[in-house]
Amino acid sequence: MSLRYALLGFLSTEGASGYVIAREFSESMGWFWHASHSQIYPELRRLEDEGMVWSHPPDDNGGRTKRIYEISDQGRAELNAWLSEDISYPPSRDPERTKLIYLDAMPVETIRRHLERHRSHYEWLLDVYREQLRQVDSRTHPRLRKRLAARPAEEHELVAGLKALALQGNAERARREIAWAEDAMSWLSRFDEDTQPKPGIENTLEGT
Amino acid sequence: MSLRYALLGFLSTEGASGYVIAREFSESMGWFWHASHSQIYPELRRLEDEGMVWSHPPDDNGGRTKRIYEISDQGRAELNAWLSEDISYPPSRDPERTKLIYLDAMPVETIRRHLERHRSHYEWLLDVYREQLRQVDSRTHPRLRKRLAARPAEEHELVAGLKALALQGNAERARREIAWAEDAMSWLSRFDEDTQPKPGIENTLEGT
DNA sequence: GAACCCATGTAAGTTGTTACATGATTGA
DNA sequence: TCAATCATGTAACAACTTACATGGGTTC
Repeated sequence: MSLRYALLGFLSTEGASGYVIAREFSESMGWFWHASHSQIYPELRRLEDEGMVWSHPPDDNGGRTKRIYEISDQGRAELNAWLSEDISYPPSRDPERTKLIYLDAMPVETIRRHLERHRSHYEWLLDVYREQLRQVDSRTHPRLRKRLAARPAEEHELVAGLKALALQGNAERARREIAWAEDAMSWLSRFDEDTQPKPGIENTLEGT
Repeated sequence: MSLRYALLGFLSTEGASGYVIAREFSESMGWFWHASHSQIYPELRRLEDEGMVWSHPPDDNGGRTKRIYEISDQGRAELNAWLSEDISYPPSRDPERTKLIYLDAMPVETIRRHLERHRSHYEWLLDVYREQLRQVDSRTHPRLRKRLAARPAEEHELVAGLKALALQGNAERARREIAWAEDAMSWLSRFDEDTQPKPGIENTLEGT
């Protein structure tokens, strides 16, 4: 039930075609909610049937297929109702951690490979979030600019601040995962065959 | 396609009934992969059809309905194949962050309520992880004990260490989220109506 | 004998993925 | 004119949720 709200939220900034939404929702990690076009197009039509959005051909030309969706008053009310509700935290389903705990039967090299990949995945993610954050801080972020344009100047700090907050949270998550993977790899090195086990060294990762 | 591997991994420690697995997979956050019994029972039967597991009635009594599933050699091979594969990071779908960025049109009190809930959710989660970690460190964690029992003593440090690592990662994530929510709330206080805006104070959350 | 946990199942519906399919527009 | 991108759609399937359904065993 979150896709519809992600769509209404997106459209609350500015009207857009399904294609544009799909593009942003697919730039995998640049956004907070991923969805593919095959999910978006039907959902937009459902929202239109329910009166939450309405659509029109684009101004510029008589494009045959393209449709721009705009949020309606009813859609805004629906969005606000959702925003007021407490969110329900989805149950955790973590393929990385799940795999890690069963890796204990595999060679140390395999475990290290997974940790390396973990680190590089989050390094890439961190770059994405940092770039987005830079664009938010410098007010060059395209969708943020559009959102600010529709709001009075005294609200700009709040609007941009919340967006920055969300991105900072994600960036910090990514940094944590990188640090975690690095700690894990350094701990793992005591199990290398070519290295002597060093019985005097405490396991720095134990304890709370 | 991860449920089957979560099941094979679980059974690689010790045989278990669908009920027991369902119970552990539902203790929402104590585990790394959530699933409900209505998903688990059919999947176990599918795994049995494919020869990945086999089942028998429990030793103790002639319990009519209960069945214990055990992993087969083929199941272990399948699990190991999955463990060797690189994991594919699922696209992010984050209802908390999604909601946050659209909360900019709501009263500051509503935003704060969400952040408070965010903090208390992760505080609860942190408690869960800390307790699990305590049980792992003291080797009283029931399922870890069973896993260690089937392995030679020289592997115990690795087996327990990986489990601890996974839990530490989750605990650190939870701590980050708590700290993030607290920073966010203190930043948010500058938008309180009853408080004077303090133009001299820099926004500590801005910048990379 | 009522309440509660053990134990397993099915059915209907929603959500999300992957693949197939089509056609217009733009720029090299 | 070829390739890339714009633009929208459907179909089949896989994954997951919620609700309904049943019955045995234990304990108060």
